[in-house]
Amino acid sequence: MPTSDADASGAPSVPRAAGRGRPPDPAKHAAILDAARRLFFSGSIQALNIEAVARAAGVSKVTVYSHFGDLQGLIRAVVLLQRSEMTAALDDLPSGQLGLRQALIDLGYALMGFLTSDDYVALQRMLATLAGQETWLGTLVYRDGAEATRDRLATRLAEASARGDLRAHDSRLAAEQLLGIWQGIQTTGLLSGGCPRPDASELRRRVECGVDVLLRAYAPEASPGRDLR
Amino acid sequence: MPTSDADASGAPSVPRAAGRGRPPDPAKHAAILDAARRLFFSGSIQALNIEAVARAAGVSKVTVYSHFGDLQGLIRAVVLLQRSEMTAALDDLPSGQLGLRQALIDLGYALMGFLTSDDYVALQRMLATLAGQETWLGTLVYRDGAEATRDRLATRLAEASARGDLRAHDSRLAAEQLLGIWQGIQTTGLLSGGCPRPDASELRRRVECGVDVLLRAYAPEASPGRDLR
DNA sequence: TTATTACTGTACGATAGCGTTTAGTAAATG
DNA sequence: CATTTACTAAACGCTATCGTACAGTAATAA
Repeated sequence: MPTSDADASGAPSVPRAAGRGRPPDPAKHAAILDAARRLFFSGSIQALNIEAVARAAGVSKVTVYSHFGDLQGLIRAVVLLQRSEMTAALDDLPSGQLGLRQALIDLGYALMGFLTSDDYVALQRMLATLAGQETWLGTLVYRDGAEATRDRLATRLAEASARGDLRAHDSRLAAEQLLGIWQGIQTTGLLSGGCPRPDASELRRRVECGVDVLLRAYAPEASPGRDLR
Repeated sequence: MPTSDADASGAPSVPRAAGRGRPPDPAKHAAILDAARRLFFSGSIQALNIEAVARAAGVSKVTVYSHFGDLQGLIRAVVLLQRSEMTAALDDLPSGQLGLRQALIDLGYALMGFLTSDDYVALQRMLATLAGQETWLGTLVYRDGAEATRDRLATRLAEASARGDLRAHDSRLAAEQLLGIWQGIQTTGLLSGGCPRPDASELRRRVECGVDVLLRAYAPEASPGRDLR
């Protein structure tokens, strides 16, 4: 389902011989990336070493080097792959227009499901580990992850404001506040391993109550919205 | 200024000879911890190796081992030290009672200053890196970091509700929502190195607007609070 | 077929870091 | 004083991992 991203597949990483000899096997490339990702997920970045990756991918060590050049290159590729799937997931977020409240709830529920997924947590951990060297990776993921999501949400809030369903002067701020309300201290806890994954009912409560708070705070008139139980 | 914590100074780590021979030098112990922390801060956990620590602390390698037994032990000690300073900082949060709004703003400002500090970010990165092995460290920090802060904030919100200044049925939820509002996607960005430190005015805006959102959402009557600009 | 490139398997050199040992010095107690 | 413990400096063995080299096999284009 990820709209295959040129960056992630690694256009410059692939040997790219154009015409002459034996063509490089894209299956190997994918197998290496998958193995690398799995290895990283089950353990820290420590587990992500070339030999283990080659073994897990059923591929020679030399092939790994010829595809990704370097351990850094492999790590980069893994992060970029995760990023591409991440943005794909964010693009697939629901956008039904059956009432502002329900639309926000649907979106929040899908988003929180994603933010609390093992994949996302793993990516964040990876970035936290890599921050310091490879800064640009963090910037990249942040830009078209968190910021893009905020801005997309802001757009919807602005539309709602234009329709009169809401009175949010600064829609970007409001969007970020909603994102924060949904997350609370949950993502922090997940990242540090301090708390377990929330179950579906917990997520739903978080999302619905969050939407209600925002709607009430930015209600256009003397709050016509339902009472906050 | 941190109320020196027995856990962090490492009661079981120190050789503790009681009476007989040459007493262990607490200055060395502190120097090692400080060096380890500095090393970790300027770089990843990769930079935190015994030899570098010993060199930076002006101490023999063997001394490091005799104090902390192990690299794991040293890392643990660094995390626990950070944690003790962290909780100390959280304990020192303002608690003035000059009106709910101002009290919350003061608290939020202090808290956000802390959450966006290099120290806190470094600790979070460390935990994210360590999550997987050493789970209990993350749990520990999360418990008396984020959770404790949320619960303390919840208590104040509950008091305000009892006074009639607020109508928050679930004060813990409300507290977590406020924490989330304040943070937004800021801490995520800092952790992954995706965005720069916010300046004071940005922080203030974040905090004040956040408080206003919460107060308006949980206003007791037809919002007597000032308008949300 | 031949040239060219991809891939395998194994082996190698180099480095880095851990944790230990040894021999000796420093500081405290009895 | 003797004893005991803390500390230093240097060296050592060990393991893990990186990245490369080599010799051979597989696949494809000219």
